[in-house]
Amino acid sequence: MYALVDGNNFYVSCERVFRPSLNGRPVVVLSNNDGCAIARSNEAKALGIKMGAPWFQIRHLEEQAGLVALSANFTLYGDMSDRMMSLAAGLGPTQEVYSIDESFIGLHGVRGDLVERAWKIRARIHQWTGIPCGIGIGSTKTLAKLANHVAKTAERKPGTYADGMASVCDLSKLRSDQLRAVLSSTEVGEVWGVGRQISAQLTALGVKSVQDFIELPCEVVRGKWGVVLERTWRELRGEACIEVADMPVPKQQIACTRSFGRPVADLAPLLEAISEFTSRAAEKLRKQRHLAGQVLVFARTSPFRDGPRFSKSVVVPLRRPSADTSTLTTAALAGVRAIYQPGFNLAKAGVMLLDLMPDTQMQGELAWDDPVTGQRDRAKLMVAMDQVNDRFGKRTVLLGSSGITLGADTWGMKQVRRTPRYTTVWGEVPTVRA
DNA sequence: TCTGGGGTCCTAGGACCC
DNA sequence: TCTGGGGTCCTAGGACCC
Repeated sequence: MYALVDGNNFYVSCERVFRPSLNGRPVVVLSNNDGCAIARSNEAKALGIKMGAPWFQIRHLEEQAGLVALSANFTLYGDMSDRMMSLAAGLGPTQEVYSIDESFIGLHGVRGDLVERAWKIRARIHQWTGIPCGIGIGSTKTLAKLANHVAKTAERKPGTYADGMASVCDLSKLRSDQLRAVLSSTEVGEVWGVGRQISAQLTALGVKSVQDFIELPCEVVRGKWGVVLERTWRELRGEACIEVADMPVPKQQIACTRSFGRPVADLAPLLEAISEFTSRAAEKLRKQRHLAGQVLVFARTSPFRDGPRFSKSVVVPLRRPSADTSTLTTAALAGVRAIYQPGFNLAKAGVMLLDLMPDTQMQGELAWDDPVTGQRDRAKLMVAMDQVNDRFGKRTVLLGSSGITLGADTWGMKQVRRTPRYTTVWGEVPTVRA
């Protein structure tokens, strides 16, 4: 048996914890550069605002409907997420943190009434963090995910499903006719693993509901869409195919990419941006205790704008795997110089670290010009740099090539509506007035 | 006239997730 | 004027091996 615990409208809920005046109002949280809506309160959803809606297309709702838009405050959301996850972990013996606002809980061996237990955990998360969440329970991960969807829909649109499924929903508790009713009134596109393409293809075949889908013959699913969808199909029928990944799996690639606050045409700001992105990526790499074998750099113009198009990337292999910021940056900057062409308004660029391997597997090498002691000193330098930056804040120590202004007047991010980092920066901790 | 069988590795592209 | 960022897995096809 599995559970999925999922924060409701997570980013918006995080903001509301510290600004209760936002309760009951339509609120959206915007992506980087205040580009588009990436989280919406129920009231914002009710206004018809779609996930990913560009801000300039919905900003008239600010005046017309009292919509509040906030810049993304990922520092806050990450910290709130940690708190929520550690409480959700109390639901069962294993936990897989699946995304910033969701975790799967393995319930094997848990005794007593699961639904009651889930309600308690939900209440505790709400009381201790202020985040409302939905909990879905099912005999497979896919069914738990579906149960979670039912729990949230039942809460938001009463009357969609039979009573008693709002907020906490255990599909395994239903009689077969009740389950059939739920699956028949849920669109197949809501299923975890069925995206836009497959959902359109299924609908074209007359397969609209989850119930329709699980009634398809296995060979048809396998033949037309492959093993991935077959797994989903089996899971929906109660056959567990996907386990809870209790241990976090190391990443196979690490990326840091950004859209620019304004178009970038010159090489200098581009170099600065890439240097900064590489530093960020290298920090993640060291946190994972891995080395990278290759660095990929890309830059491109906006796909939404007219004018000359540009999109290029290059993979720069390293002479030996490294997690050293300056080694990785040197490679990345060489890559940028190789692909850069003047005359384009670049909208976005990024760095990806590829060919990752544990730093314990580093192969020794004869290197007359680069003695092993030098390597060790560099590693110590990186440890020291990470410790200083952890303690005193990002970019306390940085590479000169990243620049000291964060590209404020060139490539830097636009974020005019960001709330304070209430829980992680002393100077921004909220003050309580009597 | 006739042209094997079985592998591996890599890459690009497409689908999905939040 | 203005459209996010970070990942995963699978498949097909080509190069190459014996």
